[in-house]
Amino acid sequence: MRGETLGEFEEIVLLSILVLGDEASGYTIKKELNQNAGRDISRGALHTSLSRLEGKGFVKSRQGEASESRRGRPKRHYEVTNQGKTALHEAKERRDQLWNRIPGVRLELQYGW
Amino acid sequence: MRGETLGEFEEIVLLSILVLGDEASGYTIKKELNQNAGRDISRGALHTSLSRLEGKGFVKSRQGEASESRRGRPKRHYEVTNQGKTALHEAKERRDQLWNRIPGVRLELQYGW
DNA sequence: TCCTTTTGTCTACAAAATAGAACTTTAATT
DNA sequence: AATTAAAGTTCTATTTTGTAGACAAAAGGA
Repeated sequence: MRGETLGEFEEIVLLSILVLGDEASGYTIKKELNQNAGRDISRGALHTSLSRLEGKGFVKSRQGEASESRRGRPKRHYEVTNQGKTALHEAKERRDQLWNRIPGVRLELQYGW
Repeated sequence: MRGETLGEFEEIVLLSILVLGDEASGYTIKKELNQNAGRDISRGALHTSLSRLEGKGFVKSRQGEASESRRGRPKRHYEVTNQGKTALHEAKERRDQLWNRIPGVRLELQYGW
């Protein structure tokens, strides 16, 4: 493949991280995907995707501070890089262009398909 | 995977077919992808994707009439099914929802990233 | 009938999506 | 100190998607 392109799942992971802002960690991303993107994937699956995104430079992560007075390993925080944001915009742009060029799209939407 | 989801490439193939309307055949789809979606794939790659889409019920095809008094194998015409259109809408809808929930998205777009 | 053009099919492999078990860390509890 | 809970990561393995390139087929023209 090209390795430049954002996969379908990678894209919604990126969007979810942006939605979450500072709150983005493995746990919250998974929850977000589940609740608002209708996607129930395993932790393993999510981390595989996250690693790939990090490898592509679309995401960066840092170890969160320990002890917010709760148990467990400190959260790792994820953030979308500018490169990632650009990739998102491009993907969106390309598709929106196509949508706009579909003949009679408004009409069809109006009456439902 | 789930087999319900549209792949990244599959999605723009579907959109391209809709843009082309009656004109959608292997050749024109490939040209469309190249010119308006910045994607230069081989014929084989395109047809693989088309077959999969057909298998999922998102596309149907029919053999074009022979003899438009031109050489070569007759074109095959492609069409997006209602199921395909629905899948496209859902994919778009999901992403648009996410975009709308990104905090400060308008501001950031305004100033560029 | 053989060549050329145009387009579709087959084979094969790479990348992305995904699950699930095993393992690590850290901190609160007992 | 030992146990347990809460995150989180890693590894192995499989299915789906993305992609190229060689090959086969159909039709008109030489």
